Amino acid sequence: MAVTKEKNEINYHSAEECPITATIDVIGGKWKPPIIWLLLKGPLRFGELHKIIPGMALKVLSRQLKELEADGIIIRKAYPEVPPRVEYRLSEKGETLREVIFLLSDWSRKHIINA
Amino acid sequence: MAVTKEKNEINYHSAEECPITATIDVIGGKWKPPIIWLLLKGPLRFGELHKIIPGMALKVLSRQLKELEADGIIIRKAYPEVPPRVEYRLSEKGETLREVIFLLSDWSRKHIINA
DNA sequence: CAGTATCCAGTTGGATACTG
DNA sequence: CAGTATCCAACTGGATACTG
Repeated sequence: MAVTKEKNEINYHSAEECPITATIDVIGGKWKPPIIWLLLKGPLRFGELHKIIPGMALKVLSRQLKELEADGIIIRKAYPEVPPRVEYRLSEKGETLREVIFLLSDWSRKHIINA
Repeated sequence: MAVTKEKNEINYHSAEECPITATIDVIGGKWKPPIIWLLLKGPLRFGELHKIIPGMALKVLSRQLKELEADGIIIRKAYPEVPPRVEYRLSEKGETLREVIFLLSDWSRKHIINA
């Protein structure tokens, strides 16, 4: 990411350098907001997430979780049991998204009329 | 987002619990953050936007502007002149995104470390 | 239980030429 | 100047079957 000199100053010329886009890339996967929202309430297992968000294909959940993990937002903990148990929770970095998530949610409630 | 497809009506476990996606749909097009960011500073003409964000194809700029307009974020004003002059500016609703945009930008600066 | 593998469809983004 | 038209590539997301 290109270094930004002054806060709130227009100093990028491509989407790749845009810090806003960078954040959206982290939280903007189709199912990432619901996943993060749910994990803000507490850790969940893979199957629980799948059950709570029924429209989401297994493969998609799997990849979104991998991406969130790669971005340092969530932490995957596998318990050496049979049958296996895997728990996902927010990292400290992920917790810092709480403010962001809440503001996005709030803006929607205030300004998006339908739904 | 200016949605013309019904497929975006996704049955989250509870749509009201997850309005985050709705906001991201509005601001999350690839070039929308830079466009909104620029317009937060003041109105710009089509060609100015195109010049300032050189990597963006004309067709893409055109569609992103249409979508932002359809979502009530920006206002398009065409002056009846030859050659034509068209100016884009944020609506009042668009101005309310300032806080959101700044927070997203701020989070990126604080938590996305990679170069 | 917690995922992969496979294969497929829809949407988005892109380069370039053209028009009112 | 301010866009469209055309055609195309890439990516994301999806349904289902299968595995450790």
